[in-house]
Amino acid sequence: MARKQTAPASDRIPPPAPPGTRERLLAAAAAEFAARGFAGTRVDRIAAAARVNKAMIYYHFGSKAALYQEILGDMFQAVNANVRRVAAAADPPEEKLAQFVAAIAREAEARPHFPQIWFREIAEGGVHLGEPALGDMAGVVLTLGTILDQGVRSRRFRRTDPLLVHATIVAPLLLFFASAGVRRRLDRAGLSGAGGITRDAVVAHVQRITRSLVEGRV
Amino acid sequence: MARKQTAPASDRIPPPAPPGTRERLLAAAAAEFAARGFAGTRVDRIAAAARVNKAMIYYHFGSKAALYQEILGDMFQAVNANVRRVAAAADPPEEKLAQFVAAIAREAEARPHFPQIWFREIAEGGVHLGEPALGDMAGVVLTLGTILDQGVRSRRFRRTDPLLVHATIVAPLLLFFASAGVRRRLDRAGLSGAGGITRDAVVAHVQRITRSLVEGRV
DNA sequence: GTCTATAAATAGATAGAC
DNA sequence: GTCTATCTATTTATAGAC
Repeated sequence: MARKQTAPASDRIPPPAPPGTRERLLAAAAAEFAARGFAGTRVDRIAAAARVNKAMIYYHFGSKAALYQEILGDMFQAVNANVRRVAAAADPPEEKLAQFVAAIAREAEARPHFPQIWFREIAEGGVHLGEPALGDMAGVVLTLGTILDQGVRSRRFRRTDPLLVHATIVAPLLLFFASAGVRRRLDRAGLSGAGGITRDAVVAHVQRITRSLVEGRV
Repeated sequence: MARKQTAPASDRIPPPAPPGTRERLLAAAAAEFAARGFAGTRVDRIAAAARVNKAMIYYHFGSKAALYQEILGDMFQAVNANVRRVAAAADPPEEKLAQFVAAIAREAEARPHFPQIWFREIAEGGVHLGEPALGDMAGVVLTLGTILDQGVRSRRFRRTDPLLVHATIVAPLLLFFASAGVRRRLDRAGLSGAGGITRDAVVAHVQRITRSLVEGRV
């Protein structure tokens, strides 16, 4: 949990690009946790994938659980920070909404293991989510709420439930990014074309349904 | 994998309602697999929850993996069969589409652990999914495709990608049903009202966006 | 900071009596 | 069909040398 100091307290300059054992472990661990889940992940596999000695995990993070927490926290914090930036911009609400969708997609791609981990945490009831991560998750919905409010106040949007809009945006996007593996297998199982959907088509699709959802009387 | 015979071959009458060790195991296992995933599930916990001796799992199913397969297969087969029934009805396509949404929701409630397990399998890349389960998953999309086709042919729907429509329907629904635990925790983390959404509101919402998606020019 | 060797706990699975 | 006792492999984690 506690972040180890790599430089003496007297040195304010960030560590001069070390081999990055810690970073390599974080990246390898995210991939393993995403593909196999917390329980299914083996510490030895993380170490092997990072080409780092297993003991380093305990040196840097203390435990498998603490390592997982670190990854979870970073991910949800990044998403929250990104959508916050979108909402803070000086754009009309329609544009912010489209940017909100794009931000989720961008974050899912920047951290390719986020969608899977997110799905798993949902299934698990969020038992690994700490107070900060939970706050970040709530923050994303809250931020979407402010965008919707802006639209309602300026009489461009009808009043909608932020949680429903959130689900309409986030669930299909995450499903798309998390399901690359399954879609590839479905392609071979008789659903030709399942592997052929593009990221842009999905983002555009979600942007369209979102817009019609908040604008139309539907 | 192989289903055990509980009556001699000469007897065609189904077993006279035994205590149901097998059924108890299936129910307890579904709950455990949903909450903890395949790797996180402990065989001992399944046995304890079912109030059955652990050795019975191996007697009835052979292995933890085979037990999981059985549950997976049943779930996807049931969903597939249900949406097939919807598509085969003599309703107009608009009605079939609404019924398709309702069928997914109904199945998610009838087997309360289906949504979580489904999310986990997505995250896992479908590595536990056998040929039949994969076929059932593909079948659901294919069936949705026939409904959409019917609408297009009768000039009531515009042409849409079945996989996109499928994601728009299934992802928010499963998210809702799978996230009860997380929403309860979000409620306390500052997102008041997260726990208060009703099943009916979500189903109605998905039905509305689906309809506007296939009808409108959007 | 990094490594090897190993402790300590726990898991899935089976043997064999009843 | 059901149970107890146990085997074997695996897993997280640590001790201690370098």
